[in-house]
Amino acid sequence: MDWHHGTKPFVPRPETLSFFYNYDNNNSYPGVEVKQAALMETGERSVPAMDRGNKEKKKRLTNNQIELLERSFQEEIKLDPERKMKLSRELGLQPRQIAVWFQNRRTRWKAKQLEHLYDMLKHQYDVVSNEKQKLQEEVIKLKAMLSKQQGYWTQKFGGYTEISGEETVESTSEGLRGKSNIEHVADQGYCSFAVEDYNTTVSLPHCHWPVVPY
DNA sequence: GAGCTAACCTATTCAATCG
DNA sequence: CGATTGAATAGGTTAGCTC
Repeated sequence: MDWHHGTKPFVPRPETLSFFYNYDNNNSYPGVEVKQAALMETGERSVPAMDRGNKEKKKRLTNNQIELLERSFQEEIKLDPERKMKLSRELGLQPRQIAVWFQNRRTRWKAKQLEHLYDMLKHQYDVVSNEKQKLQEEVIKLKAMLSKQQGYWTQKFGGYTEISGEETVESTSEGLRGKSNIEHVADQGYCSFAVEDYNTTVSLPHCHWPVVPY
């Protein structure tokens, strides 16, 4: 999935930002309530501190921290470096923790959006499905009426009738045009949707219904 | 165009918390 | 105590920059 589509293009800062991704073992953020899962450089590769001898415990963020992060997330779903540093200072968390929180939050947000989208589409499907069911029942009724009428004309004029089935249906149920179109559309139409922007709430899927000639 | 880098993603792990 | 939640990690992708 292309999450960059429709969003502002990513513009990296000219200076290195690698420090965002490396925890400070010297604890340059005093008062930090969450233990840092420091990446400790070994001979081969970075190994998370928690996987090593000095069992760092994961700690949850405080309510205040989450509240501020949440407010910031509501303002803007993506995190620019300046905001990351500002939040880092305000909350006493490592910039990396801010980035991780935003990443996880976006994941949760996306899951929720998909859930809502599923509910909406299911609802729409149910509506169209019911409509189709009603129309099918009406078609059966009309067909019964038609054969009854045809029987009458056959009896009266001896086997020939000018009234075609189509004409009878058309003239018998004026309001049906629209409805039968719905049935038609239900078979041939399609909907498309796109999560265009992180900051836009997902609207109803945009439906491209085929134009049905009258 | 290749290589580097930073930011982002999904999938996963695992400690903390809940029922 | 098993299920759920969420902080953190791993590894992959994308896009801008430099040479």
